[in-house]
Parts: sequence; C-alpha cells; structure tokens
Amino acid sequence: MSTEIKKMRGRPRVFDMDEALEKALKIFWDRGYEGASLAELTETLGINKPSLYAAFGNKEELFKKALAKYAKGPVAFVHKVIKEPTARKVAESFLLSAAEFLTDASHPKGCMIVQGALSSGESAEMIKSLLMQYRASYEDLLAKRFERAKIDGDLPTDAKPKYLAKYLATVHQGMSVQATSGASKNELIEIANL
Amino acid sequence: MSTEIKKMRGRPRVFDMDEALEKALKIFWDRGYEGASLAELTETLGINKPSLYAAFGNKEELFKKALAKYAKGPVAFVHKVIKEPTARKVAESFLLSAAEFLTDASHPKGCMIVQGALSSGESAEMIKSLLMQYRASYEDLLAKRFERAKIDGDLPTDAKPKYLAKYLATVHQGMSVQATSGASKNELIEIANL
DNA sequence: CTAATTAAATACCGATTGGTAAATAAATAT
DNA sequence: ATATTTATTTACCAATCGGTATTTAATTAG
Repeated sequence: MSTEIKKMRGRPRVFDMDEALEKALKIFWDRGYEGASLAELTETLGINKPSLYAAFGNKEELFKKALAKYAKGPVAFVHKVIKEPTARKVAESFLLSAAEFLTDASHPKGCMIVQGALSSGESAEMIKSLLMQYRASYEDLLAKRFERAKIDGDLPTDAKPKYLAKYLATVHQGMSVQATSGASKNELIEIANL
Repeated sequence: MSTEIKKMRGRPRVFDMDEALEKALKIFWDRGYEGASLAELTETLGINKPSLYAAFGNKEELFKKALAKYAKGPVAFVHKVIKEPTARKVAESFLLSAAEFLTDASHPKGCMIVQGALSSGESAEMIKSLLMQYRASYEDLLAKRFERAKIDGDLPTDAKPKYLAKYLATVHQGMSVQATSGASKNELIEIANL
C-alpha cells in the first residue's frame, strides 16, 4: 500500500484532498459549472480560497478534476454495460442502470456530464465543449459495441449502430433532465421499458 | 386593427417592445437565464438598463415574458400535434416536429424550456421551477391526448398514457440536449424513427 | 536551535453582477 | 407658453465574481 506517509517537508495539509474533491464534485453536480460559486465551494469544503487554489489550480481545473473523478467512479457503469452478451441486453441494461443511477438518493439527481454546462455564458465555453466530448465518447462506446454485435450476427444487417447508440444516449440525456425535474426511479424505469 | 396609435402622453418609446423581447428571447434561449448578462442583453437590444427596467421590470420578469412569447410562438407545435387523428400519429408527429424545430437554423439550437436553467445557482431557483412547470404542462397535454386515445380504442387497454407521454417528453428533452451538442436534423430524425 | 519548506489565514484586487438615482429630452394637455 | 408626463442618458451603487499578495503557522533538514 503506497498510502504515502512519506514525511513530507513543510506544514502538512490539514484537509483530505480526495474528500474535498468529492465535495466539490457534488456541488458542481447539482449547480453546474457556472452555478457553483467559489464562495459555496470553499464554504462546503471547509477551506479558504488560497488553499483551494494551491491544491487544485483554479475553478476550471477543479471542475475538470471533479469531472474526471465522476467519470471514473459513478459513471463507470457504461463500461460494465457494454459487456452484456447481446445488443438487446446492452440496451436494456444501459437504460435500467441509468434509471437507477440518475435517481439515486445518495448523490445529486441527474448526470453531471449532461447538465454541467448546457447553456451558459462565454466563460464556460471551454467546459461546455469538454462535456460535449465526454458525451460523444460514451456514445461512441455504445456505437462500437453495436458494430461488434452486427458482426456477431446479433443485430440485423440493416441496423445502424451509430444511430442506435445515439438513440440510447438521447434517451439517457432525456432521463437525466427528468431526474433533475423530480421524476422517481420507478417512472424512469417505466420509460426505460418502453 | 387596434394597433394603438393612441397619442400617448410623454416622450415616446424609441424602440419596439416586441422586437426587443424577441431579441431577449434569443439570448436567453442559447445562454440560459444565468448565462445571459444584463450587459449582453442591453447591448443587443440596443437600449440601456433603465429603459429595459422601465419596460420589462427586472431580469427575472424579462425572462418570464420572453418565455411566455416562446411558449406562444415557437413551441405551439405541441398543440398542433395533439390534433393528429391517432395516438401513433401524435407520437410520430411530435418527435419529427421536434427534430425539425430543435435544429432549425433560424434560431438557437435546442429547447429553451429544457435548457433555460437546468442546473444553476440559488438566484435561479425560481426560474428553474417555472421551467419545470412548463415541462410538466406539455407532458400533461400529451398524457391527456393518450387518455382520450385509449377511450377511442385507439390504444390497447393496458397502455399507460402517463408513461407514454413521459417517454415522449424524455426523448424530446434528450433530443434538445443532442441539438445543443451539434446534432444535425437528419440525425435527430433517425432517432425519432426508432 | 536555525534555516528551509510548505500550508493556512487575512485581507485585499479589479472586473462584473443585477439594479437605480438624478438629470435631461421629447412628447401632450392646458 | 407652461406644466405635466414619460423615456433616455449618464453616472453611480453595493454585492458578488474569480483570483492573489502577504503574513503567519506548522513541519522537517541540517
């Protein structure tokens, strides 16, 4: 275990960086990039601005780090889902997992990658396009999985993997909006079943 | 024609309120409530802040008025769509009209009611819940239409109008996100067809 | 103990936020 | 012509935005 108790020089950091990042993630998650102010961030992290800047860079970098943590953790279900044996199961599992995740009570509703910066001022353009890349990337993961399914004879030859993936991504994104609007898990599951 | 040329007292307003509101609408449409600054608003409307406040109240009221205009104009297609003869046609028409509308080049991409204030700071909570009401209301319009379809024998007796409507709303909202992310009209139409 | 190193706390920065008070200009009513 | 009414302009407001310079505190290296 390299849990680094390496007697560092200088005054030791008084807060846990990973815990702090987790808290920042949740704020960005339900406020969005622009909606989360440094005041709210520093207050909930329990540290003051200079410490935050020393540890994470600036607001944009903090968001990127929180986003990376989000992508590795909560949203990793996409990687699980594409391992299902059939295209049909992949689709089912994707939507049902999403319904579960998007309404889970242990964290903010909806998907950070969807709502983090949909419409925003100029200062968030960078973040906006970063989130678009993330969305495109998980859509692509699904598309590649469906292409393989086509080769496996698991999908009809006239199926269009790209559009199938885009359709699933679309429903997922819509479900994210619904979750933010207060839709329950059961409601989303009913939707997924259609 | 009551185009009110009623010799008003006092100095006449130099700008057209309806044109100004239209411009404000488009800014809110692609920036969202919080992303649209008064500076950008006054600059594009070609008027200064006191004039804007005298004419429309404050930022929040201006947004509400723009939203009302949006709901009466661009988004009125929902009212058309529910007049289709069958439930099937209602659904088809809804999604295809949406695909067309959300990617139309003559105005910002996506739906203002969806992205106007999805995640935001505290100052936009009011707007956030107002938009949720709007979303709930058009979803309800569809649900009522499907209930009638069920009575008409146009839908199987085990169909669930509420969830059918929620499903369509979900796909619409997802399509709105896709449109904002740069999806083309054809891509959305392919999705609608699935 | 002293020097060096790193973090925390306080206090500040200019820019921008939404919003207004006060002065001026253009029209009508009398 | 004067008073009244309404709109525009200029200049300003306090609050908040993201971000930092400076000082102080805590630790290790020598």
